[in-house]
Amino acid sequence: MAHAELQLDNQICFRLYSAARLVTQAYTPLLNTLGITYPQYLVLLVLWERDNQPVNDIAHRLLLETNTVTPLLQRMEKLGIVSRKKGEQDRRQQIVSLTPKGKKLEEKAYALVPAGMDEQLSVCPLKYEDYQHLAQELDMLIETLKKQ
Amino acid sequence: MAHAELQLDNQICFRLYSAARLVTQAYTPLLNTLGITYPQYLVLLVLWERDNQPVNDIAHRLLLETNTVTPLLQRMEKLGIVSRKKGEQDRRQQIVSLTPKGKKLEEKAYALVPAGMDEQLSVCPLKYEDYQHLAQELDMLIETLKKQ
DNA sequence: TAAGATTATATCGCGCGCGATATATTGTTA
DNA sequence: TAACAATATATCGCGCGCGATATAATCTTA
Repeated sequence: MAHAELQLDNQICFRLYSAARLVTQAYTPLLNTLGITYPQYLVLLVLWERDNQPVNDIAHRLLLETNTVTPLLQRMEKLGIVSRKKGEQDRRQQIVSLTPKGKKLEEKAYALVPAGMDEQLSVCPLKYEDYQHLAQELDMLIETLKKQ
Repeated sequence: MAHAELQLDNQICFRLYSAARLVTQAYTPLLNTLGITYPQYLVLLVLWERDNQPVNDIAHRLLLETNTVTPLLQRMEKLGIVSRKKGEQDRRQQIVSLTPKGKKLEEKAYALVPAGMDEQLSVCPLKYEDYQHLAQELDMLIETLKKQ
């Protein structure tokens, strides 16, 4: 028997890694009907809450580096769902805005995504309180490990 | 105010995505001293528990596709920590084995990784029971969403 | 046993994530 | 104000993940 600390079944990290991938996979067919990927969906969630944000604010909100977000936004610009223009007060910034197509996607997403996920998770034994509790625990982990 | 179902702060998926990335980032400096990546570490956890496994078994254990695992193993073979040879009873299989270097990494990992993670998580308010609970909830999500 | 189905692995293409580095703009300070 | 530091974004390289496809070996069944 090997070291218990090195057993896969004892690793919270492996559970997080697997659960995150499987949840992303569950979103994928729903987001495919919208023509976007999961990280692109996260960017849209940020922009639907507040339009016209610089790259830095979007990256900070998603706990991502700008060298991840910049190419992501470039692909979204090619898809016609966001536009980028230089900041007027600070010419270093790129202000990211929703196009009409990007705004329309919110209603489509609202109609499809939450219901589609609920359906896939309908057989999951976790109840509302369990998800609340899970969210709190994950928030503590995230707060502990995130930079600044 | 936008749809509550589409607010980033209400998404369990975003918490999972962020927590998984941040935990992987916490492992990275520790694994760098071993010369491996996080997914390579997961493969080693599987092989330290049982040596000489076909690609399929490793992929199944990690809930990954073989088209992810095969290139991962090829890189690990180049690093000299695993070797691959055709299965004798089934010539389609590739049996993956630890090299002496791969076996020695277990003791190094045992000495460095759990303690290094404990230290980084020492300021986290989650207690032993919380991690147990978190693990159970993640297992339910994983069981619900994984294939077969 | 020959033909088709199934299985195990590999290859290809693309979108992330992220470390390292570059460039342009702004802020600071002597 | 000139020089230097700090900041915002972009570019490059590489290792995943994964859908799609290819190839070889094994299994099944007529």
